[in-house]
Parts: sequence; structure tokens; C-alpha cells
Amino acid sequence: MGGKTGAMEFPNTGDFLAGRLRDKLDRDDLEFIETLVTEERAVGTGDVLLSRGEVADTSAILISGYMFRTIESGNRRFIVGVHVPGDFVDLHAFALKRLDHNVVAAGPVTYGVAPHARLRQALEQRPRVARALWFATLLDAAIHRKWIQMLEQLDAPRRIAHIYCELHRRFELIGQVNARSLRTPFTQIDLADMCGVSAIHANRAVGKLRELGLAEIRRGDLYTSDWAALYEYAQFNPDYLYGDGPLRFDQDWL
Amino acid sequence: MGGKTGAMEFPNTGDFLAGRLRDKLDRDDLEFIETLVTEERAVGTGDVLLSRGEVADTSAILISGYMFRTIESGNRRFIVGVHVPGDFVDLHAFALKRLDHNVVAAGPVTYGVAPHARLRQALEQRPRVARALWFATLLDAAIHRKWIQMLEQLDAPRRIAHIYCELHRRFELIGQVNARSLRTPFTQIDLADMCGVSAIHANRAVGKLRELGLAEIRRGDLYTSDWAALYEYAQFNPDYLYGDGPLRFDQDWL
DNA sequence: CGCATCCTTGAGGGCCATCAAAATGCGTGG
DNA sequence: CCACGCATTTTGATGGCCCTCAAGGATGCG
Repeated sequence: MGGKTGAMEFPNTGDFLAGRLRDKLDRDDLEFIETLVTEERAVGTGDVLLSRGEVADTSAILISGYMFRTIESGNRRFIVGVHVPGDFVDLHAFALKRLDHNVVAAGPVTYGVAPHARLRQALEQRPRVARALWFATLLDAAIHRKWIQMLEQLDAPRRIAHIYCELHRRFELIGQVNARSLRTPFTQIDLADMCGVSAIHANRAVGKLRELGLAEIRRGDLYTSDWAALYEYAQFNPDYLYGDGPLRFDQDWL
Repeated sequence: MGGKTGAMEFPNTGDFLAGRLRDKLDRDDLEFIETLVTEERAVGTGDVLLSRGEVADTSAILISGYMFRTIESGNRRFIVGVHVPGDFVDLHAFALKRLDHNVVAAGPVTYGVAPHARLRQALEQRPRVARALWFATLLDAAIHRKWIQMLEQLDAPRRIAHIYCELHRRFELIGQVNARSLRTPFTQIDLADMCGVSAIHANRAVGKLRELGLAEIRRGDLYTSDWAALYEYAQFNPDYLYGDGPLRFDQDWL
């Protein structure tokens, strides 16, 4: 917990859009957003927040920990997205009503519960907040597109590196980076399911990053002395995360 | 041009959300949506509607033809999405302000131009329309997720089959299917860039679909006598497109 | 009819899948 | 503290999918 952007003041939603659109919102909007959350809950590894086809009347914003978006097919699981604190993990479920995938905890998680009734109110009475919520789902879509490109372009070691680079940057945006490490609860099976390779090959890919001296990954935790080198190896360009950079939202709006 | 859902009456936006949320919108909303478009334009193969990083003050809704979302990296092009008539192709650009990718015509195209000023008006005064616009971008995200899964799970022949199955279903939703064929302007290079394989391998994959008797693909046009067999081969489940089926939006809203 | 683009085919090599098996690490209970 | 059970990580071997390089054939357009 605790982005630099106001986690003290806004314990539930202080990381929401931090480093992106958050500084375009005024105090009134931020307070309104904080009151979207009526309750805080905790779950553990593998617990399902929302499953495919289910109708929910609340959405969740991640406060601490990691979550996956997964699609089951046959008896295999595919991970199509990862979430970090500040992400409104199933805002999609509010506007789509039913999800095409599952939202699952990847390790211990705390999250805030936002009733859809409150969100509807935001849509009707708070166009600025409504647009911020929309923006947040579009960020998810931008990340999806980058994953598509990553799968089309990169081999397994680079895919794994790219995933960690993305997480590193996303934590930077909410003010939670460590200099030389990135802690996750991911197993190599999780990495495999994100990369579309077998667990065995994911293991060899992790081994290659070690051999190359780029990163040491142990039990999901990544250690490196040179993030820039890892960025370059993974061909990681963080623009698509819409933080500072050429794509940053810098207009007045509404 | 001409979905069954009112292309006569709404020549610019008659296919928008057809088969999905369109029947939840009332006549007033549909008329408002039609007036979002102030102009119609035509472009040809490879023409760029909107390029990465560019700031636009209009968005486009596709009226006829196909468009790609592409990401350039090094000197290679990656296709991360395809659009068909009725799709609001760069609605993302309205809320994100700048895109992380390009929007490009794949063959001859006509599209409607929607000034952002009108869209802003919708957001402020028409919460139902605003939510429909949001819904449309979330459909795009759902398709992105399916592509991620497709790339993680399927080999090249199945990826190509899956892409055509998706298009077939999307045309069905707007009432524009032929029984035994699906016409596209795609080259095998386009298919390769969508599937993340080389053009040479895309060619062999096309050959395999022919050998298997599932589909004949010539110059982008697909011919088949058995869509069901193709669906099964590609492991295609159309639920994620949110037409009729278990995920369909069936609630009253707002 | 010439040219450009696209499609097709062959050969050799690298990335990754699967099967099989062993080692490591961690939590639990003795 | 140690023994045990279990999930995870690691390693080896074989084969398939897909890559690149290379070259030839088809198609459509001016």
C-alpha cells in the first residue's frame, strides 16, 4: 500500500490512475472516487473474484497484491492480463454485465468493493469521473494490444523479460519500485501461462535470462542490477502505459 | 452496406453495436448516434486514418470495408486488431487523446467522421449513449483478450481459421454473411502479421486448411462448405463477441 | 507486355512441445 | 529438530512447428 500520490489520504483508491490521469482530477473527484469503495476484503492465491458468465453487482479495485485475468479452455488455463494495485480489475464487468474471463488472485490480495449503483451514479452525475473510469479500461485495452504484439514478436525469454519490465514500470507509476528487485508470487507455471509456452520451456527461458546476466528469477521474484539492459533485451518501450512520455494525456478535458 | 438493423434509416451508424447492445437503445438514442457523424469519407489500401502519437479532434466509424490496428516495431509491422463495418475504430483516441498504435485501411474503405465535440456532448448529456460508446470499446478489449489466448494456444493454421471464424460471426451480427464465402482484401502477409508467423509459414498454414478440406483461401477470400467444421477446428467459441449466448447483455440499464 | 506484388515450394536450422525423471524447497506433523 | 509429502523447479532426449535463405511461378495493373 502506499503510492506517493496520496495513499495516506485515499487508502482504497490512492493508486488509481496514479502517474497517468490522476493529476488531472480535482480533489472533489478524488474524494468521490474514494467513496465508490464501501468495503475492503482479502483473499488468497487462486481465489476467484469473478468468474466467466457470472453477473455481479459490485466491482473491485485492487489495493495490494496481484491478480490475473484468465481464460479456461479445455483443461488448460491461459493468462491474458495481470493487475497491480490501483487497477480497477473488473470495471469491465460493470459495463459488459458479464465477463468473458475470470478474475483470480495471484497470491495474497486486498481489494476494495465498489457497488455498481455507485458507479451508475458517477456515470449520470460525474462526467469527469465517468471519463476517468473509461480511460482506465482503455489503458487495459492498450496493455492487451501490447501483449498481442509481444506474443507475435518475441521469443520466450524476451516475453518473460517484457512482462517483468511492464510490471516494473507499472509499479513505478504508483511509486512502489525497489531499485534491484521486483517481488511477485508467480510460479513458473504462471509465467508459462502468460507467455503461451510450456512450463518446462518457461524454466529454460528463466535460465537463459540468468545465463545472459540480465536477471535472476527465483520463486517469482526478479533480481537485476540493470533494468535498462533488461528493457532493451525485451524491446520494452513503456509509452503504451501512458505515463510520462510522448503519449501522455496532457490536455484539459471536459 | 446494410445490416438488417436499420442501415436504410441510419446509413452511417446503422451497424453500430448491431446484434449486441443496439436493441437496448431507443429511437432517440439511435438518432443521436447517427448525428454524431458529420461527414463521410473514403480511403484505400494502406491509407492511415490515425497514426501513433497523433492528436485528433475527430473519431471514425467504419461504414464499409476493413481496417487494421497496427504497431510498428523495428521495420516490422504487427497487426493487433481488425475492424468491420459498424465498429467505432478510433473511439479509443477520443478518451486516450493519443493512440499507442496506427489505424490503417485494409482495402477500400468508407467511414463516417465524428467530431470529438459531439462525443463530449454525448458524455455530458446522454449517459445511455455514453455507456454504449464505453461498451463498444470494451468489446474491442474482449476481442483483444481472445487474440491473446489464440496466440498462446493455437498453431498457425488454427490461428488463421480462428481469425476468419471471428470475422464470419462479426458479419453475422451485422447481417452481412454469405453462406459459403467470406470476402476480404487480406494478403497472406496480412495474415502472417496477425498471427505472428512469417509470410512463408502463413502460406503453408493456408495450404494445410486446404489439404484438410476445411477451407480454401484465395487472395484473402475464404470459401468453405462447412463453417461448423471450421469453428471446431479453430476451437472458436463466439461468446466473447457478446451476441446471442450466455454472455449476452440482457439487463435493463440506466 | 513488362513490372511489381503476391503466392508457392525446397532445404537446413532454431525454438519449443512432450515424455520421463530427478532434485529442490516449503509446510506440516511427529 | 527431523521426517514426510507435495508442489515447484531443473535436466535430458526426441520430435514437431516455425524460422530464414533462396528461387521459381502466378496474378494483376499500367
